[in-house]
Amino acid sequence: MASAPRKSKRNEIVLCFTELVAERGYDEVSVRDVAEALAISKGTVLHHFGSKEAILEQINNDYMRRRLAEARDYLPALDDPVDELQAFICQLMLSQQDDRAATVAFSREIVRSASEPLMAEVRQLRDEFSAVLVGILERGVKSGAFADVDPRLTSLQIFGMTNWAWTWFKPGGRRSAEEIANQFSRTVIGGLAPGATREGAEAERLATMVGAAMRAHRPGDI
Amino acid sequence: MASAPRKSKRNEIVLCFTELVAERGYDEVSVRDVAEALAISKGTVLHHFGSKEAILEQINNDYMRRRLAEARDYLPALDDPVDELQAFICQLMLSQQDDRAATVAFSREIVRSASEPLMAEVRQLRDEFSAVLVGILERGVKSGAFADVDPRLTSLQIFGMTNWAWTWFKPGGRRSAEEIANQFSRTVIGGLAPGATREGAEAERLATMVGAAMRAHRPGDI
DNA sequence: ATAGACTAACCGTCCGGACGGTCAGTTTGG
DNA sequence: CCAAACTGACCGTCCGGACGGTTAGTCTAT
Repeated sequence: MASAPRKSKRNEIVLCFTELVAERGYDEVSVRDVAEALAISKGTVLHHFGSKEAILEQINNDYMRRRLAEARDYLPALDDPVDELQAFICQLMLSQQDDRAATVAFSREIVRSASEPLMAEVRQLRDEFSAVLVGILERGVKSGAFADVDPRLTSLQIFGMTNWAWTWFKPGGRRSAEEIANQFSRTVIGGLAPGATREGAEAERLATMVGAAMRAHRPGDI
Repeated sequence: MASAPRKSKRNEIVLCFTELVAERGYDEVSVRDVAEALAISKGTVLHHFGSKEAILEQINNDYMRRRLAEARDYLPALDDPVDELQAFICQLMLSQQDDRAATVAFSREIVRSASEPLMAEVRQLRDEFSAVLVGILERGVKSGAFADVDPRLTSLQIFGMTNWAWTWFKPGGRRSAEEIANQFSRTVIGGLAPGATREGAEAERLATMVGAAMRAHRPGDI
């Protein structure tokens, strides 16, 4: 046959591995599985990448590069931090829908990219992408569009609510990614609006109550 | 010696396995690792639990039972949905700090409890706990304390921002869990306050821009 | 009181199987 | 003709689990 390989074999391997990792997780996918799914030999897969981990590295690098490229496409056309934030949240949710496999694979194996020495480039890209959101928040705080919150902590809050979506979001379900993004944006943007904060004393009282409840049910007590 | 075994061996196994799974993940921890850490034999571990998966099930069940017991402790003393919500967010963050190992183990292996047939009880407990938050939000919406949002979707937003914290929160770091909970609460409660929503047309314009940027960087294009 | 019966905890060994990775050799395309 | 692509057999390792045997403690019948 040898008919036109529309994509390079290397790329086919990445795409296939991405889907399998998204389904089952890195540890539950063997190099053999990838080879069988593509009807090639295990040796071929290891020929293109030196190791199993190198394929995951490629997945993560590709994923972060796409997100960064997208952000650099749409952000320059915006100037209002509020618009920028809404677009950013929209991007995060759309990737859950339109780049599903890579998003799930990246999210569920995020701890591997956070520690493995081989994954230094991914960490660098993650830092850059994270800095985009922090930058939006910083400018919003400075301009007075947002309340005086900690931009770094708020960015973790926003990444959290969207990244966690890999555990429950189903593309093609009742709600589209765009609808979810709009609901999330509404809450976040409303919450960042300058305005009254609740009293600290009330927060402390509640925290004390919750802390007491937790001390009553320690792990290990059975 | 044979001096008083303060905790049953079964419980020791659960606690040890919890810590190892929190550190490395379920697949990267072997029954042998647990046995060696406790200086007992592998056979003993398998004698107490029938299988490796059964230990994870115990971890997950214990974890969810603690969270439910806590919520049922502190909630009856509150009546304002805003207070309840703040306390709930505080509980979620405090568990990241004070029940760290179990929280991390539970979060990082959540997909396993979501699908495995053996984990039906965990799913049941999860649904109950989730219903607690949805209930708070529903009552808040009904009473007018919160804007007319979808309680289910909002609960996923809140669980997301706190559950994701397992990937970045470090107990003993610059910020305590309570401080983080307060910041998160401020944003969420402010965002749920009844008030003006942004125009839908603006949201649609932004989504279109982001969508275009995403289409320009498809996965597989390299 | 105590011999014998019974039980639960525990140990050490073994096994089939799957894993990631290596390599010598073959095929193929330019 | 040669480099790159590819193959399939193979290695050493480790895993979850099964199993038979040992010990220590408790119960029971006389």
